[in-house]
Amino acid sequence: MSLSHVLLGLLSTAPASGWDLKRRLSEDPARGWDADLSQIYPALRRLLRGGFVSLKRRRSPQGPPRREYRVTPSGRRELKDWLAEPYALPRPHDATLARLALLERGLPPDRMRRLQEYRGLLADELQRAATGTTAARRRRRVLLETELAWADAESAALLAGRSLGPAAKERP
Amino acid sequence: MSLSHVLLGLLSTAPASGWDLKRRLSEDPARGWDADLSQIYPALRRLLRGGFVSLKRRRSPQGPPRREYRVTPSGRRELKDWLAEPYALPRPHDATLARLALLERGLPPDRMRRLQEYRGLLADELQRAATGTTAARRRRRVLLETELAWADAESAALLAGRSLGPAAKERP
DNA sequence: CGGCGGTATGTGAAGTCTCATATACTCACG
DNA sequence: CGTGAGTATATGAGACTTCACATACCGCCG
Repeated sequence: MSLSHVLLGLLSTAPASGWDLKRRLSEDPARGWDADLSQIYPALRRLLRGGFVSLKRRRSPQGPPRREYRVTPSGRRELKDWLAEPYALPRPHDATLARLALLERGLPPDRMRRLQEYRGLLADELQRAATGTTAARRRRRVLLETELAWADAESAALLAGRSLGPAAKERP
Repeated sequence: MSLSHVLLGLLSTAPASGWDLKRRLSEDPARGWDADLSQIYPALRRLLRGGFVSLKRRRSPQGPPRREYRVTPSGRRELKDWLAEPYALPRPHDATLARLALLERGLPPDRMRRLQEYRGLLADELQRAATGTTAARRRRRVLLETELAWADAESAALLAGRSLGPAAKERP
């Protein structure tokens, strides 16, 4: 049920339409959640049915009429309860990482090529994440920087033709 | 369709039962994927129906008969194709992070308490991740270490009563 | 012998997610 | 005037995910 709560959290800042919410989620991966519009619309319906948000239609300068949702007192209560729940680390769910990990059984040239591809993704994402002063943004930046450094270290180890394990020794 | 491919990847190392696969996934979060048994069993059925794995029943020293799956040539081809697909960064999907981010609008004592709770999770996980010499494990370790450092920096900033933004200045 | 804990397989319901597809309104450009 | 781009809402299929529950086999301990 996280998506509904995340939407409630966004709405608690300012009323918004499904479209607005999607834009805000996609713009800032540091928020920790994203979803398709086709998930967001039914989720807003459920929130409406449950009385956690209210709806006001208003015509838009462009396109069809906007459906603007805002949090009700009941929604605010629900949000507060959700925020107070105990934390847990997320279940890993990253197809790219899974493939990268399986690749370790492949040949070095292949691994190098794929690692560089991944490094490119990280570099692009780091640039996108360059702005913003929230704690969550700072977290995202340092994580991307760390992963970039990791990719470089693994590349270097591949080039050197060794495994970069704790067993690796300085040559005497 | 990632779960099926991840299972194929695990099976390509050694034949295994659904139970085995679940254990291997849960033991190593650095693999980038985990799933419930109730997902794994139907996924194995689909792989079987598709001819990507074969099945051999064998009795187990304990418990009901094991159903051991192994990759077929067709499965190996499918795995290879999947591994060759282009990479992409995963869509953010972390309820804890989402709550942590929303918390930034709360009061400092509250934020400090929650941040410390999160820090505790990270520290535990880092300990669990301490072993292993694969690149994926090294990645996980440096990421956890970085996040731990981030949590400490944010805590310190909260204590100091300022925002730790780029606007923060050395005192004159 | 009876129950407990670990191994091992499953089902079902409800919600989530991805991907494809459809509709409709407005503005700008050619 | 037509067409494409951007805004905005929506539906459906199929797979994925979570959680609760059910079943069964084995050895061990009291």
